[in-house]
Amino acid sequence: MADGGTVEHAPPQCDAALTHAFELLGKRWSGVILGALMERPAGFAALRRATGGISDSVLSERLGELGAAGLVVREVDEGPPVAVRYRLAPPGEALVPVLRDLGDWARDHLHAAP
Amino acid sequence: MADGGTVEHAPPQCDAALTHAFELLGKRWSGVILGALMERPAGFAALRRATGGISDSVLSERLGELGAAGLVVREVDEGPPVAVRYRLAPPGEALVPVLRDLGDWARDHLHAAP
DNA sequence: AGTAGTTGCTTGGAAAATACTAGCAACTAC
DNA sequence: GTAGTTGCTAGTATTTTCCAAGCAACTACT
Repeated sequence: MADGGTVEHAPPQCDAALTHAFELLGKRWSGVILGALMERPAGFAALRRATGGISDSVLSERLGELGAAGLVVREVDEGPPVAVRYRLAPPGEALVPVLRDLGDWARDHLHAAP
Repeated sequence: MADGGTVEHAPPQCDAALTHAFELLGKRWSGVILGALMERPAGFAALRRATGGISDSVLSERLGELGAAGLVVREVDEGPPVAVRYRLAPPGEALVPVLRDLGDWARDHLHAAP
């Protein structure tokens, strides 16, 4: 090989961009929230139901982070009554094919624990 | 629409398979470990260096979970000295294109926080 | 021989993240 | 008026993760 077969490899590294992706998706519930919004926009309570186990404070925090990262937008209808909808922004939409592939992969390769 | 426009939609749900995927990848460091192993097999210490901030106990736990899920195999060379290598199993290999796409997506759509 | 470093982990306590639960304002429905 | 819902915030409890020490078995050096 190029290194003459004598040089120790540097340790492997996760690609910086992938690491960055997992800084977001590696947090509890982030991916599941995006997965729910992939289906259609939803309000806070609907997202709470969609996740099934998240606390309100963490849901609020995750939505804030996803918003700050540009993946999700928050749309407010002043009503009455006030109605808020969270929707995937274009960068979030761009992630949808990857999430679909991840779901397909999981269907084929992840099996329920015994 | 098919529902006559009068029926409330059920709340959106994340696909069950995708939820299952995030039960694994939504844990701190799991994705980054897989990303490092995508490059090449590695020992425990090399994975510790690859992640840059993980504790030994969590690394051990994550490798155990990834092994139990069938994504990673642990190969031991009794030596001396003992040498252990962690390597992607076929289901982990099958995830590589998805991880590559995720990295590509992050490169294009996730920008450093201000 | 003895010391130092590395690998591949385990362990217990501290810190951070998350869950739990109550609460609030503003609304609708009865 | 009462009860329920939405869309959150806030304080406390619990769980997860980090930190640091430790261990056995090895290699390398003095």
